[in-house]
Amino acid sequence: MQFTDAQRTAIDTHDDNLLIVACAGSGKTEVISQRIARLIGRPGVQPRNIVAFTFTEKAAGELKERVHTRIRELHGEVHGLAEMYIGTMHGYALDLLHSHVPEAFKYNVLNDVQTRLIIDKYSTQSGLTTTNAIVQGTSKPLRRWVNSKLYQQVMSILREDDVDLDGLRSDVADGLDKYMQLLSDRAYFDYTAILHNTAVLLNDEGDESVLSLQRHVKETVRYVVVDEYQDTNPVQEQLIRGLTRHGANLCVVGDDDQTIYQWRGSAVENILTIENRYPGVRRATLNENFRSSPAIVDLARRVVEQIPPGDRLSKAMTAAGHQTFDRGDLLALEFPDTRAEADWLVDRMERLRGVPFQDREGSEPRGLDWSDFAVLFRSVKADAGPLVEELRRRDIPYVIKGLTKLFETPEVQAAVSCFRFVAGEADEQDVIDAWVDAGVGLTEGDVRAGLPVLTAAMRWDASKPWDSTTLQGVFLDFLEAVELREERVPRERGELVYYNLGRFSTAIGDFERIHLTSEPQQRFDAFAKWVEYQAPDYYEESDGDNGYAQPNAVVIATVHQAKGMQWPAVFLPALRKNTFPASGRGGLGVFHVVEESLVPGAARYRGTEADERRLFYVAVTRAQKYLALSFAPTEKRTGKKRSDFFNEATQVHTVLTREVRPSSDGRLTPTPMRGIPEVVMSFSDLKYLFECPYSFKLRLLYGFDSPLQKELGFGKSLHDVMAEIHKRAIEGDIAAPEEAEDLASAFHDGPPTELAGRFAFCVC
DNA sequence: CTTGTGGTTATTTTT
DNA sequence: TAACCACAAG
Repeated sequence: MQFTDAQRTAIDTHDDNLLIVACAGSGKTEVISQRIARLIGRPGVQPRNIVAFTFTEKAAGELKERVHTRIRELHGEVHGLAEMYIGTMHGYALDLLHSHVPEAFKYNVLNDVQTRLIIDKYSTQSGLTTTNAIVQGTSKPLRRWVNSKLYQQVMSILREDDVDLDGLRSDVADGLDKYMQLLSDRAYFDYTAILHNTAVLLNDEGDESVLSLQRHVKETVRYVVVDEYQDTNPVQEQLIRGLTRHGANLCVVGDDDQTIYQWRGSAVENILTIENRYPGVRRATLNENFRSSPAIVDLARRVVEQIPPGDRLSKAMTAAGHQTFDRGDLLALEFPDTRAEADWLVDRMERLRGVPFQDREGSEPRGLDWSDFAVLFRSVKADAGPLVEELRRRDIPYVIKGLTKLFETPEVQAAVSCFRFVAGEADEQDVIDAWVDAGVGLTEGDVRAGLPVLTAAMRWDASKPWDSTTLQGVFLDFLEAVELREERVPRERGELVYYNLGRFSTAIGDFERIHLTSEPQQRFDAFAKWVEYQAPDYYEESDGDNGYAQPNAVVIATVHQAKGMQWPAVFLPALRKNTFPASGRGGLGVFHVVEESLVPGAARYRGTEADERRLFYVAVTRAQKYLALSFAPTEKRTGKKRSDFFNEATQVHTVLTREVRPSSDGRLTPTPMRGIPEVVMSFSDLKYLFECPYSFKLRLLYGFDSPLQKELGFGKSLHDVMAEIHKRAIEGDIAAPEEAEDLASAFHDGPPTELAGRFAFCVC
């Protein structure tokens, strides 16, 4: 493989700290992989000495795959490869806590939804209702259910950002204390706590567990690699600092121009100032873009060069790939209305279909097909409507995420009706109608067969333990009793219906994990309310690309979702003022709770003009050859004007304002590019797959959750017993078999289960 | 060019 | 419910 000088420098710099500035399409993943593979070849370097971070599990899977391939090419089989960490910071931090802080073993991790449920369930203890928002000088307390999302954001910012905590109003400071206390009392980590606790332990002086953790880091971590460094926020930076403070080498990779998650707290400053904060940082700038044609590279450069130079790292992206520019590739068009715009988009796709395209230098040209076209929106929810309608009308395949709402689908409505029935808010006929109308292949007779399951749930046996009747169990028993089958669902909707019901099952699980401690009657009532008022906001989209299928279909996505991807032809419609760049939003915000002056660089949470520009830059650089920008006014008063970005583009001479139709000579048969889908599976995923392929499908592809008794009743006791034994073992106190019974009962409400006792005995 | 008023609209998403 | 846009008036 041929490398540019900059790539070589990046790959071969091992002893100095390193900043790799990687322009769009510059072969970043390859460079990181090559560098890691070479580190492995250095004398004395073991796989476990290397820690590499990515932001998503998906990115981690891709990087891991590539790194392993390169290592095999360079060194053949290498021992202990599994000990090299390539994954998210959250995953790494959680591992550290689990292996060095005995207490942490019994902690459960809350997802976003569960965190909000906790905040609402314990609205006073969490500090939600004792915290005030200051609106136009008057102070009012935050409200249960209404403001929990806002409160959660505040709690995250306070722990993830460099907030001046001493300057906080007393109600906010108390809120933070209460919230952290609540989490530790109930043995929960929210996502922030995982990072925050780890960062604190890595950087502080302290007790035995701190020392053990720091010793481990000092002895094993020698090379730290951080991908997408421009998207790190202050705690993540603290964590990186903690891992490298004992002399480990740091390599960060990123592109300040592609910072698009600032509303999550990512701070461009991290990458802009890294050379001042770490010693002897060498810089390698990968300017060569191998992805796009010269005209696209030039347009992208113009877009991003409008950002003041002080806010950017200097770089000059150049086109180095094999894509050529032909007049008419770049367009900026106006339409009288959004329907005409959608109509043209689809016309253009039909015209481009079959046009010869070369994926790589020297490869055989193929005809473009549907999956080579991507339409990127600032907001799919707001603007993709007309296009979807048009594609559907012409029967063209497309994939889209985030358009239809999960709780508005008929099958989920039907599922909801079951729980409204149990809570006494609906009658038998409502349930029957809901399921029959949902069109999932059930007759009135089928649904009637399921009703006994629901009536049994209403008359729950008070002598039984509270966790013997679960929402999840009722739901799955009901589906069983009505004999719903994927293949019985008409019009090939089976997969989608199951996917949606699976998402609903996930929602039940989220709710029940938090509310299992409530009496069933109460739990059912609360669930019915939650499903009606809260849940629809939590679980927005329904039909999504679940990552396992790669159909030949037009991609409709937000610019955010498109990061890291590329297509031969990209369309950027709806370039209106107030849409892209987006205008700010009203309502109560975090800065009504936390005074803005306490948060350095607070503006980034709001989103600035420069942030929108970077987002537009990301959008433009997704295109390999064809790029069409378009504008059409909407009915709304704020949707009449053109976006500044659109206007700027029309000034560029390579961008035509009238379409040049692609020549119809030399067309090829449309052939989609064949890709190998990246499937990232954990060990437990594989276990399910081997045990029962269909249960694997239900669980992993559709998200069906298992009833909870095992996990939270008996299973949890076992888990806690093990945690205790593990903790004692670390302290040098090996538990004796006689203690088994005591251990088992100590962690189980009520009498010790025979099995738990026997299990504890075995372990001891 | 600044200020006042009324009408309108509320992104993006990962762990 | 709060804030911002567009337009009109000063």
